[in-house]
Amino acid sequence: MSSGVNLKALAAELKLSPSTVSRALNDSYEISEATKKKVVFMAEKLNYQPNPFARSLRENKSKTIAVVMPERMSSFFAKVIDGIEEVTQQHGYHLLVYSTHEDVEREKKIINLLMNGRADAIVMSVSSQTSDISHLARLHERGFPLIFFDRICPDIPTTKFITNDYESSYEGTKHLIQQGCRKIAFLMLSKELSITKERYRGYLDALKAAGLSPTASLQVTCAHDEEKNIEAIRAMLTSADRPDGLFSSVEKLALATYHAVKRTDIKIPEDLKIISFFSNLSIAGLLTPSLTTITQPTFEIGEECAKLLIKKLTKPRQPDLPNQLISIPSKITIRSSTIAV
Amino acid sequence: MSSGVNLKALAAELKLSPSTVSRALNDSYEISEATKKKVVFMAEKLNYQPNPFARSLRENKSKTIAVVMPERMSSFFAKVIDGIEEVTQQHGYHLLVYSTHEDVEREKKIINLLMNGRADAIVMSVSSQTSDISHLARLHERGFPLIFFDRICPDIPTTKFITNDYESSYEGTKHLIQQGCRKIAFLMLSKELSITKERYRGYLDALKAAGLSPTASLQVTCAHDEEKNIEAIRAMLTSADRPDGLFSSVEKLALATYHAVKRTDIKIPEDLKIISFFSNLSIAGLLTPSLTTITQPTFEIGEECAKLLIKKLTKPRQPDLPNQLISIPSKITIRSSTIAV
DNA sequence: TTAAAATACGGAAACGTTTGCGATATTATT
DNA sequence: AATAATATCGCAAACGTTTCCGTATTTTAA
Repeated sequence: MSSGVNLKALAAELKLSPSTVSRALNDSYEISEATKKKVVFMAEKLNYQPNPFARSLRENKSKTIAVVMPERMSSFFAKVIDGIEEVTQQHGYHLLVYSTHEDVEREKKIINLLMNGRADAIVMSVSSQTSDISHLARLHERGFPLIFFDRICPDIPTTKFITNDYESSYEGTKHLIQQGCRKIAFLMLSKELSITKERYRGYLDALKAAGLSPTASLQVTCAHDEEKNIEAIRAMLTSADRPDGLFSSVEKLALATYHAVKRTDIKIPEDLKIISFFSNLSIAGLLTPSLTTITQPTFEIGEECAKLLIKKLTKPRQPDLPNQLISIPSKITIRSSTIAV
Repeated sequence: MSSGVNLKALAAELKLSPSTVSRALNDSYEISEATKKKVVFMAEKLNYQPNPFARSLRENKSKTIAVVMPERMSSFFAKVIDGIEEVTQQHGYHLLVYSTHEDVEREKKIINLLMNGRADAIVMSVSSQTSDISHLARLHERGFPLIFFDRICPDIPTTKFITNDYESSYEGTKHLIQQGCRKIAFLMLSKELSITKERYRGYLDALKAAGLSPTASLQVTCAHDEEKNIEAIRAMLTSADRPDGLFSSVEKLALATYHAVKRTDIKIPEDLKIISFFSNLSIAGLLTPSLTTITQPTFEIGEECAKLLIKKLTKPRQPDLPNQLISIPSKITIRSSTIAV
């Protein structure tokens, strides 16, 4: 397979030993410049490609990083991976990408599969079903490099990259209130999720600061089935004490809300003002009316995850990933969906 | 690293030889049922995880498939990968995912990296810049399993999965004509792309069948810069002989068109009717007005690619991937953007 | 001039599997 | 009862690297 020529064949062609050729290609100080030239030249000529598995086996590292995320059809996760790829690729790393489809059982299977060392590190965002984190804790306890982003596990002492969920939610909710909203709904995926908790807390504190109190029936927990979500939101929007504002903690639920609104006679922003965490800027401006968004620093989150991992993996005696929470701020972009009329 | 326990340690614990343990775990007929039980039990107990690189080195296969595509932020490619993952995961395969970012130089680098056998096969969709296909031809000539989908290379004799680009474009254009359009614009990414050629051909033939002829200034070739695309489209839409219909050959250009239209006083569908190849159904219904789409069988394309590859990779003496073009039909969904008024 | 040090390279082990082959013990065949 | 066949297992090689160690040659130091 591959190109057919291996180190031994290359060495034979050069009338050198495999060890010398290996050292020459790895630019060892033990090899003279003259032979280095010859070896590199011949390697080029014969198109020698080192076998990655032999190397991984010997060096006990794979030059591979695994990315585990809840879904692929999301501009947020797509952009984060773009960011990760941008820096890892420059260092010769490859990306194994897995989607859990918000299913904790799949997540566990994937994590268990990755325990055999196929990847040198994992950067992940947990599924919305994940409450038992024993599989992740076990991984971390074994010293496996693990980084979280966005949907983190607070109890696992490693590095996590998030956006300023609390502050952005506080500001976003405050913005709704300033635009005249008094009954503000809150849409979330799962109450277990770190982002839900933080964003909910920001929302609640902003309400409290304005002397408002939340209405239980306006707090909607959604699931994975889009149609069900739309119906649940529609029911809430048309209930007895319908909201005049809505805070969506994730992008997909903002889209579901627009779908729900289309099934009613509710007018945005006249009857209902909407703000949402949202990464797909192109779409945000195209919705009718255009959507006021809290834009996460997606690409940068990916880049920072990767930079830290690369540092950890490439320097020789690097300490474990520190237990820290790194926050990169989001930016609120006000569009038509929250303009007071 | 990993779990620490390897085959030798497991064998020692069982007072057996590594070869016996290996055979037991691989369910060899040479091992008695009794010892198989014992071995499997102990492997479970010690949480033995076989080293994937030792195995790959020995067996000369990696249980890994590489997916190479032009961009990640696309519902089309995201869904295709979901389809691929769905079937490959069931067979224990892992997915290396690469984005070329529509850059042929990056594509070449990735392909060259993949020639060392890190992946057992490649399933890919070429970048819009790709005209010189020597890197792909070389790969295929070496017997490396290679499958194309969507944006294919017709000259490389392997299996390609596409949708019925010509027929769908013909029907889509015909639909515009039936709705009263007489001057229909065509938006494309690059004339080199297989999908562009086929879809353009369908568009032209539909025009001809209706006795219409294309207008050169209405054929817009777009690039990677979204803002430039929007401006180019806006200029075309507001030019002297502005179109009354528009056929977009890819999703992102339909979105760019909606952006462009927002900068004019053009009304959809009154002044301009729009149809587009489009995979993000949720968004299609949310645009204003909702967009008439040609929906590709994304998930199925991914599944079919993977099924064929799995067959090729798992059966022992399998022939090369046949040189065939497999087409899975798209579906046209008529929405408001093409409704005659 | 001689010992010590530096330079440049080769031999062989090691990483953790799988598997061809041989060895032994058990069972079946004639 | 003697032989052949079968069942069950161990030894060792092999996959393609990297690297520890040894060695021969040259250079430097005293």
